[in-house]
Amino acid sequence: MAELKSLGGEAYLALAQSYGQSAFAYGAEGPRGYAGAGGGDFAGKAAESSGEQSGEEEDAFEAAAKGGKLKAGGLGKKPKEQRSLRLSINARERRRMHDLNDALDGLRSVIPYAHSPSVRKLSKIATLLLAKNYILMQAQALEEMRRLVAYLNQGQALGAPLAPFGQSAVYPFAGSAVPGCPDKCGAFAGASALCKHCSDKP
DNA sequence: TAGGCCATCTGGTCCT
DNA sequence: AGGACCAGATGGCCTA
Repeated sequence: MAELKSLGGEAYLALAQSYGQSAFAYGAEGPRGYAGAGGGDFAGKAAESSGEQSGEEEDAFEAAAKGGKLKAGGLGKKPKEQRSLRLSINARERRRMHDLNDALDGLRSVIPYAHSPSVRKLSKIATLLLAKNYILMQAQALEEMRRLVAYLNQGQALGAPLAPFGQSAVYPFAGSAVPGCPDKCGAFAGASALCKHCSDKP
């Protein structure tokens, strides 16, 4: 896992290959659930316990109550109310985690690595680290391209530039960080809309 | 069998 | 008060 933390395109490529045969072999990820180890099982379990209260969940509640994890009479509620409150909190948390996993699946689907049933699905941490490296690699490639285009435009010396390449309107990477934003969100296109600091500003 | 990864439950904290 | 977020604990499944 340590290798995932390294930066740069080469590192990314090596990594992507270690997770699949080809770094850029896109493929259709199966529907929901896990292609590899233990996958179907988790998905099945989730489906089983999501929504309504499962027997399993009730047992867990009983056990917790017995084990003293649930303070008897906490918040001054009747056990029955307390119980339904706990169950609704559990359901919310489950839903939240499912949403998080959906988002991770979405991220996996756009990371170039071999998506195939025969290849084990990226773990959560691997997905995040790989995505980070991929973004850095793309930014680097873009910067290189920009330099190349600028060079080519210079070569045209007396003629009018052919394209507005290299200008900030086209290249939002050109140090356009939003002033005062601790996240430096402006470094990436469209990030400020998602940036907590910037979107919070009136 | 140990280690990795995961889902779920739970209590605490913060925010609205 | 209720919801969102977080981290710790627990237990199951899979792989080396």
